[in-house]
Amino acid sequence: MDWHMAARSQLLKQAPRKRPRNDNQEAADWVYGQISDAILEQRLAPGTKLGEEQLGDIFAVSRPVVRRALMRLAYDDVVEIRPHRGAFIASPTVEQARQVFQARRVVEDAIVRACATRAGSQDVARLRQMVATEQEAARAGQRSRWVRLSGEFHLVLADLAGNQPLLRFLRDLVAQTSLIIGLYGRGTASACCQTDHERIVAAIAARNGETAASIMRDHLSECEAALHMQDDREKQDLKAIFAHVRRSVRS
Amino acid sequence: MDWHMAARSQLLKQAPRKRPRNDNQEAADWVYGQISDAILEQRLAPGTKLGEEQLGDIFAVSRPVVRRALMRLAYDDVVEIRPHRGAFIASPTVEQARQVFQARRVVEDAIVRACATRAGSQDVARLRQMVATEQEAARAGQRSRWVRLSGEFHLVLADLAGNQPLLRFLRDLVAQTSLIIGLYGRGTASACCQTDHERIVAAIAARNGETAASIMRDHLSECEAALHMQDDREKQDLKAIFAHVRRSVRS
DNA sequence: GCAGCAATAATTGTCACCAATCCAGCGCGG
DNA sequence: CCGCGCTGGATTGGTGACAATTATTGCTGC
Repeated sequence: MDWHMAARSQLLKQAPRKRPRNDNQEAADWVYGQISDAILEQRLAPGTKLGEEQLGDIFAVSRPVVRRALMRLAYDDVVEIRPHRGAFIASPTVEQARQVFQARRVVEDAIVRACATRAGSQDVARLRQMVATEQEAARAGQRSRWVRLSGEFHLVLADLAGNQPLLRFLRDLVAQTSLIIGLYGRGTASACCQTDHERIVAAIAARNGETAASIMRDHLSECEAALHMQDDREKQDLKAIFAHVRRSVRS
Repeated sequence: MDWHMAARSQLLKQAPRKRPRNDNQEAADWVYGQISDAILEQRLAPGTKLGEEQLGDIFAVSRPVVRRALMRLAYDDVVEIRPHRGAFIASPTVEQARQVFQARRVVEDAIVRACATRAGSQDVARLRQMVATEQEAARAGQRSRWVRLSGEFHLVLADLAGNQPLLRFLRDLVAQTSLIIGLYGRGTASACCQTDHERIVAAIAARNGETAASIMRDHLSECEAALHMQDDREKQDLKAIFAHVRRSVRS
């Protein structure tokens, strides 16, 4: 329960972790963080409806608070608000998924270069510890925890780069990546590229920004290639899923 | 009044340009766009207080609508909402300004490379027309219009790159750049680097992404170097302004 | 004459009610 | 028997008013 608080840096804890007592000003940020964490841990599948009253009952907050949190999430493109329809977890299309990975390659290339220049010895130690924790979770088969730690590793790198706009941007991209993996990542997608993070940390520790950037780009491309991208979702899905029971429909 | 509608692309017009008739769902976006445009044209100076009721009277909308617009602007880091204090136009510090330019170098480097690959002949023609309009505004001394067109040129490039997350990110960065220029750009800051945009378009037309990226990086660095960065603002301002009457303060 | 304090006033933040809109079930016509 | 229009229920969106908090200003005491 407290493993992430030690790993999380100062810049990363924008969402409060424990429920504020009486201040509803921060309650919206709290709900935002809770839903965001659920998305990052893939506990919320794309397409899930997020009813306002329902969430209000769950978190024991009023509806306007839920409303503000949903608006922020919609601005991050992780939930889609359709007018008079409600809020749903976003379902990125294949094209959007490719653009997200492209943007991540651009941003994280620069991030690891900056890390190779700026990272000190204790920063490298922290990165090594994160990688160890992540591999431990992967070995233990704790999928949701591994997914969360994997994304957090990239965010810690962005934090070390020391550029706040890039960090904020990458935070949105990581959240969308979680949705993309949940949509298109079947089976072995989680087992891929296990040692890449370790190699990136090694390159950063060696102050070799070029190598680190190269590994990072390949790492993201491999993660993208490991997905089963097929854009015939949305309404083809139901027909494909229930194709084998077509015989028993009526009569 | 209609020059920007022709130049603006499909992806760029997320904010409605004319007042919606009866749908308050879009009214918040309209107020958001109005304030955003005012910031881009530097009609709103950093530190200006944005009262909710005041804005509600100006735009003839209710206060929650203004509230939503201010929240979106705060999420873009162009306005700063202090609890129970109100909303103010953000005043980026020197460190934040440097990070914004650094992020722009990272993002726009990739954007012009993509433009050099993807841009067609009519895209190049559109870029040339934008540069011509911009230079015309610069010669005519229309500062606010030139500032707006200069930022819009970069956004059109991002639109041509065809990556929606990068476009959204650059939109925020451009808005913050307007604030930074308004804060630290004295005198000749607007006259600098006039032909850079033209050279970038030429490199894109020649399909030379490497050259275009190099010019873009230098262009942004020159714009950053042309600013007079001094972080003794905020409360030093008043003391500096009234420094010459210091003799009459006390005995 | 100046520092500290308290009361006021303005502004923000929040909540409860009301209207508008969209999905589901149902009756009717073809 | 199936498709279609209609109405009912539920959920969302908006507006209004109330409570909480803070900056300002005037006052009192030293």
